[in-house]
Amino acid sequence: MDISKPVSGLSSLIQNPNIFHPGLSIDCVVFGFHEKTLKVLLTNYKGFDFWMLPGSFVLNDENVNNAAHRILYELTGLENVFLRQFYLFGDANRRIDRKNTRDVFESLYGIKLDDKHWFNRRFVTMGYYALVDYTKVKISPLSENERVEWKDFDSGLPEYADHNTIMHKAMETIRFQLGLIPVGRELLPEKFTMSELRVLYETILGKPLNRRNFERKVLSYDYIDKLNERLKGVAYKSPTLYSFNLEKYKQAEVKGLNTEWL
Amino acid sequence: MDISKPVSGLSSLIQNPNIFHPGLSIDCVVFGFHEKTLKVLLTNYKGFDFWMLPGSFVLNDENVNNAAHRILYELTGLENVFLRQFYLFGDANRRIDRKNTRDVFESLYGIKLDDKHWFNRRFVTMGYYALVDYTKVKISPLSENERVEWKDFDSGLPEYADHNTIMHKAMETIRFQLGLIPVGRELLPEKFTMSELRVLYETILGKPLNRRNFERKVLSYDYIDKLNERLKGVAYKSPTLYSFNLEKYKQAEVKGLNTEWL
DNA sequence: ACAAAAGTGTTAAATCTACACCCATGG
DNA sequence: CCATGGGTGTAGATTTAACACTTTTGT
Repeated sequence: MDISKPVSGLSSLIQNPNIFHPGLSIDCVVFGFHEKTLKVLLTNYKGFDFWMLPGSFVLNDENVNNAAHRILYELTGLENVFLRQFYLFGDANRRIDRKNTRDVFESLYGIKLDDKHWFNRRFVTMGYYALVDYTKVKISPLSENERVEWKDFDSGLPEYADHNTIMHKAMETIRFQLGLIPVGRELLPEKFTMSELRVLYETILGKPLNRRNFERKVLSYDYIDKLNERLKGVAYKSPTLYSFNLEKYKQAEVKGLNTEWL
Repeated sequence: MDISKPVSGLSSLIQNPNIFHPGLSIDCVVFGFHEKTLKVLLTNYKGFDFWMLPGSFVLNDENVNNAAHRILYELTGLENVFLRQFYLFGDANRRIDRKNTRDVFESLYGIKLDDKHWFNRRFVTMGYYALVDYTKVKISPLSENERVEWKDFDSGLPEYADHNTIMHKAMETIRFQLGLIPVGRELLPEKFTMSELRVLYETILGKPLNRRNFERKVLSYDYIDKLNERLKGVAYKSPTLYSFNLEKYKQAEVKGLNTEWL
């Protein structure tokens, strides 16, 4: 990636808004999985108590998908992240959260935002969801005035504009596409146990799955390797570790994964 | 719908471009099914030989999804069409097809389009696909300078900008989601035969399906009613007609349709 | 009577479901 | 030696897949 420093922070926007696409923004729902819970990366402004989805505007000469990757990279240090468009939020009256943004501008930058400011124009926003390996993320805020944190998905959370709606729509999409995306490969570390994989699916589906049958089914797809290695330090029988076999996964993907409807 | 007359034609754009969103357009891939073939609605300008996907710009005070419905309505007279976003085409250099558009403008409107014209700015386009009942469509062009026709999906077709890519991506999406969307209900007329339904699936999947097993599976979902009626005038045993039962379909939808992965 | 496609039954194989039971580990 | 999950087998029910045979219709 050809990015040296963040261009998405507020300061950059204030200085030269005209380098950005005039009516399109991006919001990312970054999912992680840690200690049996789904996490989401959220940001907020120092001194304020509302949380937001990490997002940004799109540069005039920037491909929209690249913009999303750029944000992800600036935010987590990760490249080649599993990142998908899921919905364009295009309400006629959708825009930056007026009240919150005005407060932040005044407080942090000493700038008064009147209603005709570039910032207050209509923006449609492209929603992206990302699946990342929690253990590999190195959080770094997009600007000196922001914080970034992992938050539990189940806790209400973002109160900025329509970000809560966006986040839940992302979740809905993932649940919907569960048979078609490599959730496990993207959200778990290289090596993982069958239980971890199963709990991940249980969490996303919101229902318990039969341990025995889950294992059988998942292994039948034949793109997961059983390793000659076990997890140590647990207070019971140490479980076998598994890992995704990319080669085999690609083959299965071509054959249609779970698309085998008829 | 609160629309009286088309606002998407070129003339409207030329007169007052500033009522539109400055960098977002919409392109629709409208699918129909007729005589065992998948059809797509395409438009072209009188006197020119390239075809395009029907599309439009989004009004400043218009929800993006509504804009898509508006186009569909203006084009086909249909409301409440099954219409879904499928991809945002966001290349940095994506815009109106310069050459073709310039020619059309000069020839039909006597206007010279220089490179700095509003029209030549960067536009990202939201791709929508629609599934419509071929027999219900009443084609009406968006402007007096356009023609609209049903074209076979398999024939190369649109040669305007990236419209061919868009069309094929739409198809890919439908194939991908085949187990999750009511293709049959949307693309077939009220009453249809089992063969029609099967051929539809075969067409989309591009492979033959076992007649007996297809019927059994489809009926097992239990949202299709067998009617006391047969198709007449065929040169062989007249087939039973079926129709979708919306009530039952909704129930099945809630239960998860084909999402029953684990 | 024939061709063409509809309508239906059957059987073997594959998969799903729901348990049950033993195993290994740290405390 | 116990509690806690891991690992594996199995029997019965259900679903799939592949055929085959019969029926109906217009020509």
